[in-house]
Amino acid sequence: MQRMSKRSHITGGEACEVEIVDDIAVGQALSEMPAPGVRKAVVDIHDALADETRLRIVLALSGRELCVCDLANICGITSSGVSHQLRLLRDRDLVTYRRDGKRAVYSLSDDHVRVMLSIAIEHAEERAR
Amino acid sequence: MQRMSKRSHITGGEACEVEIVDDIAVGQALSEMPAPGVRKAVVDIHDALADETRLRIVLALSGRELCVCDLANICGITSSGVSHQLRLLRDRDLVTYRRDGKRAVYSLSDDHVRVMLSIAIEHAEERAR
DNA sequence: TGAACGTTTGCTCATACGTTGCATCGTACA
DNA sequence: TGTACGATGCAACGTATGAGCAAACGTTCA
Repeated sequence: MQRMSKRSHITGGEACEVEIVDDIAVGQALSEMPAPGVRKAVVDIHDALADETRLRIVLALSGRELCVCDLANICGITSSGVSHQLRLLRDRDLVTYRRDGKRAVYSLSDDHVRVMLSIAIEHAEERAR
Repeated sequence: MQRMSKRSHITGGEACEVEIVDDIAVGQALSEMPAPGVRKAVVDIHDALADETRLRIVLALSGRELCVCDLANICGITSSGVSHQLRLLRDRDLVTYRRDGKRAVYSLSDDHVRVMLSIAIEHAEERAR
């Protein structure tokens, strides 16, 4: 998961013991930089997918909805474990669920994740060659 | 970053103290699951972007190429720090560089990252509303 | 109403892990 | 040859993280 960096990442471009080479480029980069809140959210999304178990969960949910115990079987861990990971995915708005009797059926929140994953997989396979 | 999970994530669907509800769905999910190697690579990609500093670097490189010291200024850290992070990004094939005299100029390896980021940002902004 | 089931959640614990800084080395330029 | 830039090795620190247990919760069914 993400770790707090001690450095205060101030948004403005303050001096930093190193000379700037390309003022224009640096200026552009800084002005195009998304707001801290957005960056945080983006980090959190990637963080959520940077774990084998959670990746499995999300990949499994890419094609269908599944209940917690089936996800547990797919991932090879206890349902408690799955539930913990699902909460994290829920908190980051990557998955949703509906109740079906005593069962909770999970699915992806929207297509963003699906697309991101397919690009990542494409990248991985392309580089593997 | 990713941490090794003690569990042995065996690919096949072995028994796991929980009953399977939807055999067909579980079977499909397992058969569609990418190979372990690919999953690892995908985890690594997301892991690389799950850090504020590296995200900044990649976002900055989204629009232009930049040398190490300019990146240091943008991120507000030492060039040594940037260099460390750049090595990680290089190892995961997310960035490349060319030499320009005594300077190393970095850029994104391909469009995959750019697209992934824009989707993640879109997702984040959409959910923020 | 009670019991079984499925799921969630709170805790705790040990530890691996990532980030950062410093110092050094290699290379390029002038 | 001396100065800039960047890469890299190494060490240290704090701490985020995943596992596992047990208990709480909500739902269904007898």
